[in-house]
Amino acid sequence: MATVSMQDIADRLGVSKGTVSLVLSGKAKNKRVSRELCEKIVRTAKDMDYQPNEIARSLRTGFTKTIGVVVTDISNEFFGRLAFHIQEQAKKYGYIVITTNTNENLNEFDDLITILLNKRVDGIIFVPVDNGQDIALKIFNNNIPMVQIDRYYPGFEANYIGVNNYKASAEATEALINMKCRHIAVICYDIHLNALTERRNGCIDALKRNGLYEPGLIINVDYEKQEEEIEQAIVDLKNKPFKVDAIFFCSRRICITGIKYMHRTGIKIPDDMQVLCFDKIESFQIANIPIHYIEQPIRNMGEKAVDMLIEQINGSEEVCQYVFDAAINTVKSVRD
Amino acid sequence: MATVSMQDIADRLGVSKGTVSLVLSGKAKNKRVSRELCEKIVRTAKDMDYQPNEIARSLRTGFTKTIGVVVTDISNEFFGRLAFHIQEQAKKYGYIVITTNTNENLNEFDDLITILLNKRVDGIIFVPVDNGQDIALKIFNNNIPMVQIDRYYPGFEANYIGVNNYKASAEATEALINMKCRHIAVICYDIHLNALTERRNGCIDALKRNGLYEPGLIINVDYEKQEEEIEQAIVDLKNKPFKVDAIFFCSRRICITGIKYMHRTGIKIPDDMQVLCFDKIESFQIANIPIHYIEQPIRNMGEKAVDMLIEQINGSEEVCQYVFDAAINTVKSVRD
DNA sequence: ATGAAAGCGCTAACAG
DNA sequence: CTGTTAGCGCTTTCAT
Repeated sequence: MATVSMQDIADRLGVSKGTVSLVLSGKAKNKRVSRELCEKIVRTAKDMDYQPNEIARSLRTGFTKTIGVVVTDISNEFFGRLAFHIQEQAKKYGYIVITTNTNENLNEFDDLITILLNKRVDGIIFVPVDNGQDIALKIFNNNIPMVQIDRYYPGFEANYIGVNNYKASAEATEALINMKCRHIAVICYDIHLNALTERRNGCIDALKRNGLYEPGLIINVDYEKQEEEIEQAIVDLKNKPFKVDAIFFCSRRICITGIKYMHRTGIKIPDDMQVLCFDKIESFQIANIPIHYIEQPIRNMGEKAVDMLIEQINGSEEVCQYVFDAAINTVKSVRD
Repeated sequence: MATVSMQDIADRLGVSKGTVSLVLSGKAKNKRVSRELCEKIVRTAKDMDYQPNEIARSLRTGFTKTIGVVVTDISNEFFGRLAFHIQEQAKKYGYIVITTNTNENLNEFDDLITILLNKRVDGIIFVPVDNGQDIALKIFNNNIPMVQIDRYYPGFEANYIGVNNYKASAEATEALINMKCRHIAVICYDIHLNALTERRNGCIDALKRNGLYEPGLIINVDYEKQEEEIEQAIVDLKNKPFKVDAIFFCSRRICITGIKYMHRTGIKIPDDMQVLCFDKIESFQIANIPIHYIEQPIRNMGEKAVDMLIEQINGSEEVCQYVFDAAINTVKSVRD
């Protein structure tokens, strides 16, 4: 079952492998190869079950038809859906995707980018990691097209796909205020990248505009120690001398953990506190409680990121920042 | 910013690229290259910011240090977690992962396997698609190591990692019966692969043993049309002339959709009907209802699949089928 | 219309 | 100890 090469089929037919290549890669339509030889080559290739060696082709052409995707954690529903749509869209263009996870870790980010670069991917779509600007610069220095997704490095001249975090957060906060919430808490990751800071600030500014801002209710947790820190935060909020009316969880994982501890500490949703989550969770559908959430157009984001990247791979030079609007929704409990 | 090759650094130092290769790939420790030349080469490589071209290396060595992973749908929490653990484990061995989705579609499965084979991946971990045995055979014919995960093709001599679906389903059903459930329904995909048939049969056999089997309560839905068919199933179950005590949802997606429609049709969980789900859902934690679920050791499965694959890549010939036990659990509502 | 040959960047014999 | 050389399988230019 030795793998058959173009040379093998050329030998069998007594022609040169150059001709075989021409025919098999579809470049013979310039009528430069006779119709019958064409057919004979194609038939023989099929007979011998020829499978092109993409590695050799890549070495020769300089293109791998592969894109690298670097997310935080593919098992996270948000990134899983994003990766799915990126993969499906890439498929349409004939590209394949190498997916990797940083776990928000700078060293992993560095390693992964180096590996992808050495594998000579044609482009990279990545979720920036805090303080990783120099690493992203390596991609730029290698002249590899890239698009930042979900977050961006300020002052870094590169493509970006994201949502209007600030606006969505501010509007959702206003909505809570309209529902008579007066003491609103925020739980967010201690990450200094726009996606998170904008969510935090959108909320804070809305609170300030309404004279409701209380610094003590803005809580930042460490990504690595989120479980314990969120638990602590929930307990603290419950024990405030005043009633906290709502909590804004800045990401889906924070929200799931947060709600879990709200249940454990006996906080009733929504009677004791309301919940606002940045990101829709598929199984909100099964939760029997009303939850307000901000929904990002994940599919559009993923597809657009690929479109943008492919354009650059095909030579486009223009850098663009594409910001989608997020939607504000509420899942109702069956009691309503 | 032209990319620098071994030749470039050889030229700069006036040595041959063969020596450079020897040093840079760490094979100079046989003391065959002088200590000082070694250091000079390493230093120069760093100075010139040399990055090895893995494509060229792959062409020459025949190894790509890449494994292909074919799942149903990466945005599905189960496969997302599985892919995550596969990727993290592969990372430990220095392998990178190309992830792709079949969406349970045979043609897509075929295309993806062909692409992975042409990309010369060193091994493939895949979730079998119904009727895709001939496609899996292609991998075998190319002498590429593989491991089937989650499901297997009967009679196909290949590695397999999965869980004891039959046993877990039977035991969970017995547990429902012990809770006085008398009319138990099953909603499952109409897929003829072990993972699904075993779940269905485990439940059916447990019911038979207890004289509770009713064929009319075993419902199979089409993957493509699951949304509508599950809705219909829930309505039908509600309208049975007797009270259905529990529903066994054979997969997480079916369960989420099912519970959604239970809410919509006003079925109270657990008072009207109990719910048993094959697979744990992260956000069961936020659902304020008691749900019984079967939890697969996803991390162990993913890691073991990689271990097994790497062993084969490294020359092992033995085929093995590794079956984990799944755990049976219950999330309680805060009311309990 | 087809063949011959160079070369992508690397590794691995084999020389010296 | 280090250099030379021959490919890996493919594309592509240049001859014929």
